[in-house]
Amino acid sequence: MSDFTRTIFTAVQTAVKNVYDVDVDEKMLVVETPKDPRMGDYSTSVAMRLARVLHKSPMEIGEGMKEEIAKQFPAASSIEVVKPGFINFRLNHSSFSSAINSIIDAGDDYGKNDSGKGDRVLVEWVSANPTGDLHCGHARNAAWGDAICRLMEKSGYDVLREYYINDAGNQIVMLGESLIARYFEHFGKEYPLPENGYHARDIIDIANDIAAKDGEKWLDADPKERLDYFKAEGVRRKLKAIEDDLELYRVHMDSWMHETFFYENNSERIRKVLDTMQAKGLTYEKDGALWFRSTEYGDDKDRVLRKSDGTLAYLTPDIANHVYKVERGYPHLVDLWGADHHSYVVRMKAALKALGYPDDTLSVDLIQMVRMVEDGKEVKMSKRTGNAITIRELCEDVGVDAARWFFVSKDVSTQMDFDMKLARTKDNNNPVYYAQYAYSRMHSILTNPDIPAFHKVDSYDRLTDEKETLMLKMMNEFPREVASAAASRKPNKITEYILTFVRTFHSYYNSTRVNVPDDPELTNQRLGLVKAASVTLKNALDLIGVAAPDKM
RNA sequence: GUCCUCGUAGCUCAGCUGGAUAGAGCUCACGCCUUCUAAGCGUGUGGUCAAGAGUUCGAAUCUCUUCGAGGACACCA
Repeated sequence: MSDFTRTIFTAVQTAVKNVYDVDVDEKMLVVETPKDPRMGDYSTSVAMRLARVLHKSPMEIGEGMKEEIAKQFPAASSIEVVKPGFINFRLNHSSFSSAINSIIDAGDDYGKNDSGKGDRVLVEWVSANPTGDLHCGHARNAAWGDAICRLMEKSGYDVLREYYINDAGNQIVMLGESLIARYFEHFGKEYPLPENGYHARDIIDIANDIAAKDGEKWLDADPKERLDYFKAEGVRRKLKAIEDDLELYRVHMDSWMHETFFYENNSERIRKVLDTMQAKGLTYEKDGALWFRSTEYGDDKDRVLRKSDGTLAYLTPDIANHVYKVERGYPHLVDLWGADHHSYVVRMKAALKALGYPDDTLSVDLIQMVRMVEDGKEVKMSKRTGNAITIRELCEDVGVDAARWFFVSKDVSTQMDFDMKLARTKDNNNPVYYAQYAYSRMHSILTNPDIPAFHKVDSYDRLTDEKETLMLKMMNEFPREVASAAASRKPNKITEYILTFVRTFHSYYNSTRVNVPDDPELTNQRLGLVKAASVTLKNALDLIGVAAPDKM
């Protein structure tokens, strides 16, 4: 048994039923760990919540069912009803230490839970246009989304990681034109660089590369054929670069979905969407364009699906894209978009709703801006100037571990400053190193030749120190912590968890010696604690894609 | 103007969907290495939860108003 909140929940639930004949659910009955450990190991506020229903004082309600709870939960060493109406539970220390063996046995699987119940979820994120390098904003998006996927996988969801490539629109024409201009430039010829084109270094590099490979053959080629070639070549190379950068960043996509895919076979999938919408009376023609009555689904204005020049608005193939996700067997979709796409959320949700999909089909998390800061002043980033800080530069500068930790530790709903200098430091100012150092210390104890090797035992009853108990409690709660972070899609809960856990360990390390030569039994039990702690910490770090180094 | 996301210690942020005396880290001051890694630990200083009102046993958390920051309001993608 490792999940005490669960057993306390059911014990109290049946006690309430038996004594007061009231059914309580997770909303009424919350089991939590008090901030102040003196209050107890666990507590619940259910008596206060029941006060209104039962027309009795919380204290009276609590006292009234105290005995029944004790009957339902014999493992409790004490149950108290206190002040405003909290019911506090205390457990024997041995209850917590019994988890050590199962944590060690579970190994990399520790933390797994089935809260996702096998639900199939398709997460689409990063999805930057293949017209430039990934920069710091994408890095925040990438780290956060990947952590969400890892959390959901650990929680029993069936996750597909997908990247949607906008390779059909005007910006790809710009990419092609920009490459052609640079290609001409390579040979000392004139070709107008479009005003809204891409000016960055990587475009010049690709153009030079094409020139080296193909020679001058495109200078006099058919313009249409030439543009098609440079478009395709540009997208292919930029995507390869993006994929490489993501791998470096420890992000791996299962699926790359091209916007052009929806234009194949004479836009079959898109037409199906448009036909369905038309059949439902959700569209109308005006000024030569085809409109979607999105205002009927909460949007503040209707949206164009097909422009008056006959081409499709960006929205239209993207609706087909989302429909296709569901058709592939993913009833739950998660998208991570930049905050500048916020008006787009209503639009997409309106479209899905109009097509008859349930409200909870699509969840969108918006990623707020990130400012790179050094010595208190902003380091500007811009795709156009070529001075952008790319994800690769960031990884080489501060390291993948620090970059991922920093981005994941702050909620994406708030704008953040990324302190480059702090991320670079290798001391206690930097939380990443603080956490990794704890793992190294654990590993070092466990592999020290002067300390006897650990062997599993039936009971760890000598682990009675306050910090030992605290660590054991936290380890017990880890799977629940993972489930909660996955459900709320907030990986920053995991960095918080890691920091409090690791703080306790560092403190323990300084106050208590694991190796007590005179007392092999105690030494072995403490080694068990450290072993289980290292398993838990490694798995926690892995959830956010940060390495657990043996040595530092 | 309308709509989003926010406003918590000097700084960076938590606050578990309404609970106990609002928490960490950094900074600053003073201590701790003959013993498993001092990339560490311990002690102390610091608050009108932006402001005001409301909802109730109880509000940093929910509602409204005001102020402030950033973003979005295309037949662009």
